[in-house]
Amino acid sequence: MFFGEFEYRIDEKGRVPIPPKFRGVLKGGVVLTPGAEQCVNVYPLPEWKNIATTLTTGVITPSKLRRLNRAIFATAFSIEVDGQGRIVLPISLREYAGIKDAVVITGVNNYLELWNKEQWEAEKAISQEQAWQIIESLERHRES
Amino acid sequence: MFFGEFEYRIDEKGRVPIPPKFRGVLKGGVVLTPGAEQCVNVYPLPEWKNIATTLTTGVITPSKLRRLNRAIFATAFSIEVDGQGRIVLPISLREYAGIKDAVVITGVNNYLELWNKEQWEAEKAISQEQAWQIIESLERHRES
DNA sequence: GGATAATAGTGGTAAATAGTGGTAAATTAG
DNA sequence: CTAATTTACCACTATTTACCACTATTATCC
Repeated sequence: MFFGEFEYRIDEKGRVPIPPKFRGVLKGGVVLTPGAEQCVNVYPLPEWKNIATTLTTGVITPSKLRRLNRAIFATAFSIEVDGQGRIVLPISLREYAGIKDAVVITGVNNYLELWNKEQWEAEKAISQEQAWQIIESLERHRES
Repeated sequence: MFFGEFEYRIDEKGRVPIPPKFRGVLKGGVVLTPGAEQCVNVYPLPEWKNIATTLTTGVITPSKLRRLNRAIFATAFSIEVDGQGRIVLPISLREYAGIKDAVVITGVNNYLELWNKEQWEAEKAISQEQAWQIIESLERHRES
């Protein structure tokens, strides 16, 4: 299980460190995909395979399945971890996520997310705002 | 298992590189067929045999089987991989897929697809849109 | 708490490989 | 038999990969 928030700098070769806690699990390589809200998702290989199969099973029409397969498989990168515990972030994903210098890595249960730091701060603010609203509504519910 | 997106240039002899990751699996040769949405499908030889047999078994009438066989086998090419890890793309398939300069190779689970770059960009947009809708519908399903 | 050891973050270098182009031999066709 | 096309092989350069190194921080142990 992944959780926590870590900040690193990407170097001019596109290398990003994996937080030491997770290096053991991810030693065998990771799968990178473009994620929601312009971040990059990092999965352990088995986890990604699970997701891919669960998504593609149950889709009925062949043309939809074909396109779903394209969207899922073609946008994924298989990446190895180097001796220092870093991965090379492909240029296309760097551009997708707008990652140039400061990178934030966040644990999200069964995968990691890579963020441009500024975008992460913005996203975090939104998330916390929404969380407050949810909590408030729950409290109001209890009061009544 | 094939995935990822790779960009190359086809040379004036019609040679297209296989992404290095896949060269090991495809060393023994590949089968090329015209694919859906004006792309070229690339199968490892064993996978192709599987597909061919599953397609041709189960069809009832002999005339339909005959036509199916023609459609499948007449348009297929068995191609070797050269010492540099390239395949020669037959002219008919080049024309079918509109491949002239920039080629995109995509991994789609158990086979590869070759695309004219511009067409791939268009197709990718469509695929991702559809994928997004499917994933959303699945999530809504799970919530209820 | 302080000293020592381990590890993390970061940067750099050299070897290997990838992408690309070309040449010569072989095969096919006319 | 000759010419054209194709196939197999060779070669170069840019990029990437794997490895090494240094400093600062964190952890450990006395």
